Amino acid sequence: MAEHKQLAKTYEPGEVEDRIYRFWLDGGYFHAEVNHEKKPYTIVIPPPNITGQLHMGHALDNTLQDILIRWRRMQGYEALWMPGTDHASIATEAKIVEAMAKEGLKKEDVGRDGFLERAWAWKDTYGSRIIEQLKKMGSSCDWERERFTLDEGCSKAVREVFVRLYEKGLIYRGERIINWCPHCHTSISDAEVEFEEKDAAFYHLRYPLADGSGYLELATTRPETMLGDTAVAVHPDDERYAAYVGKNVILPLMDKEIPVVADSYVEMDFGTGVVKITPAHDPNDFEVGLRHNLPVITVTDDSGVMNELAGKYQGMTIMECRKAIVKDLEEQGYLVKTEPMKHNVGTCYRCGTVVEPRVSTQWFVKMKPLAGPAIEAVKTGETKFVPERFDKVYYHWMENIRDWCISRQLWWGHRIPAWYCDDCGEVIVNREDPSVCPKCGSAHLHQDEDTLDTWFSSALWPFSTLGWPDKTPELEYFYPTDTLVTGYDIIFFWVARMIFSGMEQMGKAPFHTVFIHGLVRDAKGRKMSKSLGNGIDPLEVISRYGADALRFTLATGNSPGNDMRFMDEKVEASRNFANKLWNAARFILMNIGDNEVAPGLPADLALEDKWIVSRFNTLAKAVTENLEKFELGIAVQKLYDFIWDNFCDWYIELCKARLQGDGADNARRVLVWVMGGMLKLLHPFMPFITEEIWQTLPHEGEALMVSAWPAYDETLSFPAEEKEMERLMDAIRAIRNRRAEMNVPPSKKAQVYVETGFAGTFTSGAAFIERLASASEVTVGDRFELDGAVSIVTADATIKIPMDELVDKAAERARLTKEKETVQKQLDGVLARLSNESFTSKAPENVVATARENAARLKEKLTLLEQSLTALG
RNA sequence: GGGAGCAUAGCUCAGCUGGUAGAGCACCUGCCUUACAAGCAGGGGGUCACAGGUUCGAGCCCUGUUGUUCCCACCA
Repeated sequence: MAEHKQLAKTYEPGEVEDRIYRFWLDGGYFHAEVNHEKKPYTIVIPPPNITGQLHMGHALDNTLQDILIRWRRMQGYEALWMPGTDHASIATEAKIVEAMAKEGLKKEDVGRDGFLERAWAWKDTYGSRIIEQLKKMGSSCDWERERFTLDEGCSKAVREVFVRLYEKGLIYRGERIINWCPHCHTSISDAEVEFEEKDAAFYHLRYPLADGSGYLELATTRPETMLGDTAVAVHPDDERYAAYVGKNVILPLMDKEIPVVADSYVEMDFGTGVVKITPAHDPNDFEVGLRHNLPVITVTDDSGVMNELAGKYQGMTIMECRKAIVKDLEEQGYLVKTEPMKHNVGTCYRCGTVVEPRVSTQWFVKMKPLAGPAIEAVKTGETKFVPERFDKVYYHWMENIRDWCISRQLWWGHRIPAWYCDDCGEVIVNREDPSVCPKCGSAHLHQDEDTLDTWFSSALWPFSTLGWPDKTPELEYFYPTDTLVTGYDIIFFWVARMIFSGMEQMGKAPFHTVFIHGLVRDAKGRKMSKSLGNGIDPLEVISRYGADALRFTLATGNSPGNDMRFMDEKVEASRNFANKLWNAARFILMNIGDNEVAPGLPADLALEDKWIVSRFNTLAKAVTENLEKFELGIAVQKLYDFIWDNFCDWYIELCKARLQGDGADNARRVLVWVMGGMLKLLHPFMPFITEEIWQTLPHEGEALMVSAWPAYDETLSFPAEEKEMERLMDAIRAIRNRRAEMNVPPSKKAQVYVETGFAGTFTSGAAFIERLASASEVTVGDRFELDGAVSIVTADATIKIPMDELVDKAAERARLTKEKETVQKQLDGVLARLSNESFTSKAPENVVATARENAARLKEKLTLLEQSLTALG
């Protein structure tokens, strides 16, 4: 006989959560193994940055993942949630540089090795912080398998992929124009540039023709780049300028001649139709330069300062130089006018600094050949986006993709596995570090200084974490993974790159479903950001309301792909719900007392038992279906309604009388059974409190989290009893309503007479009406002649309550008349539809049948109302 | 310049394949009814942005309009 402990009056999450989490860990329930008896279900975590602190985005993302993984685990899958962290090269390096600056040190002062030492120390200190925070959320990751993008295995995978792609000619090194962040001192990829619309000036300049025959007027937003101009371009079809093509103009301030070229890139009707060409500092100009063999003159250095080619402007920042140049041009008569305009400026997604397009030698991944299969993977449905609309975004990006600049001028990251021979210049890319040049035999080799884009390693995450490039049993069993859960903001950075990497290396897309969620915004709908200071700390929310309340809040009202607002009131509502459940458990526990409760349902179920069991059965089916469709928000809403309304407000109340008498044993069994089922369905959403309650109540098995998910059971469906119970509930609600309208306090009990064709139902349900509708006694019959009674009409009964002193005949007549009108209106509506022949012939049968039923019910109700009016005299 | 989302009760949002509008909070009225005042019972409140169309029937589908948010894009 189990001794059940007493539960505190309110749920105290702080006391429960750590204990329960440790219990799960000790039980090893999070661990997944290759198990051919079971089907695998796999999720790889979007690895948080080691510099990261848990924010609401993580909280949402991991709540959704945990819901899915816990649900599938209970369904009997071998559920693996693969955890880990990302080295986040650029973000981490920036933090360390920042920390070093406080000591008055620069990267160069400590050298590459010294810097990496610091970086690893940083990783050791902070890398575990975010993991601990994920645990606070209740995340059921397989921590025994935790990985890091820069660990040995991932590094091996990175090197293998690099070498393979290089050998296939899909990775190349070349001098191209790339995005340069002058603050981070590194190249960044196109995806890492964010465009911001800024107010800018449009400077109209005139460049004199070298032959003295006049000048060409052109417009630019970046006058300082003119120092690197190597041509002026016009459209080949532009008659205005046709005569000038092939001539030279004089570059003002620089006093040198540059040619006028014709290129169709120029828009004739924008600006003056003349464009200055600066191949070193503009991507389009770079292309024009290639077509016309123009020299490339770089006039800035890697910090955004004008270099020696800038002449007298050397040493100025770009902005300083712009001012000086405009001033000089104006003084010398080359500035025609300045117009205000809106301009899109590229900024670094990490630090917000304005990105400078710059020509330099970098490593690239050739994207076209990789994009094809990646597009196919989604087209064929091998991978599906939820919601579907994101596939358009994905296609558009993939179809227009340009080569991916993967080299970074950073130290923290995977160093590019390329060596250069100092003697013959040979480039060596190899799986093993070379010691001599394979071409000339020289031992004078040096490795490329650069590291790889941090996303290069995250792109391999779904298979590198499972042991690739080795053929591990895990890889064989768990790959491809099932669901990837992430925000729409990193589809390009990560999702797309995982897909083409998976297709290329594994021949299979890395996951079946990409479940996309939106952003968590603040109460005013603004994006949470450090600069705004409007971020809400999930850990703080957890300490105030509990992890379950936070999770429930994030799951509720979350529809795939849509943003949501985070408000305290919502968490409060979730906390209240947890408390409601807690108290329902207390009630059950209290009523169990020292009694033994046999497991399972009793053979003879009462009407109310069949009602709740049948409803629960439907609920289990619905929730499962919603989860299968990733409609977590809908699933959670149904659970809320069932638990609060059906179970707490109705079933518990319906049980109370029985718990005092003969039926107590059965009632206890049903209560425990339904509660157990609810706990299971709710567990993925609110793991802590459900486990805690489950452990306290009579149960079979070790832990709720590894118990079996409730399945729909045909034998537990009782539609007739559900309907019967609803009749009684209707009557109870109607009586309560009338009493409330008449301000009758619950303490004043009244005689209740029920006229009905369902005498059996109302006779056996009399006790419910007494208890829940403040009746002193319930009499059931065909017809009662009562003077001065209040009449209450439901679809199935007329209820009369003699309350002489309270009955205002005139008011009663008015009320009944009004209700009659309302019912008549409804009836007219239904009859109108039914008399429409195209409705009865074209609408589906069940719809017509329902309409007929409604009509009958309303007619019946109308009759009853008329009778009541007559009886009133 | 393309593309997408959103517009439903005072507020925040659900509404799954079209069948006569829902929740939470807020508000109003009663209740300490022996699980819960973080509660119980009852109530008020919506021309589902606007205009057309398809349909027996539209919040849901189609077209257009307005407002709003976002993504992509090399007009200097």
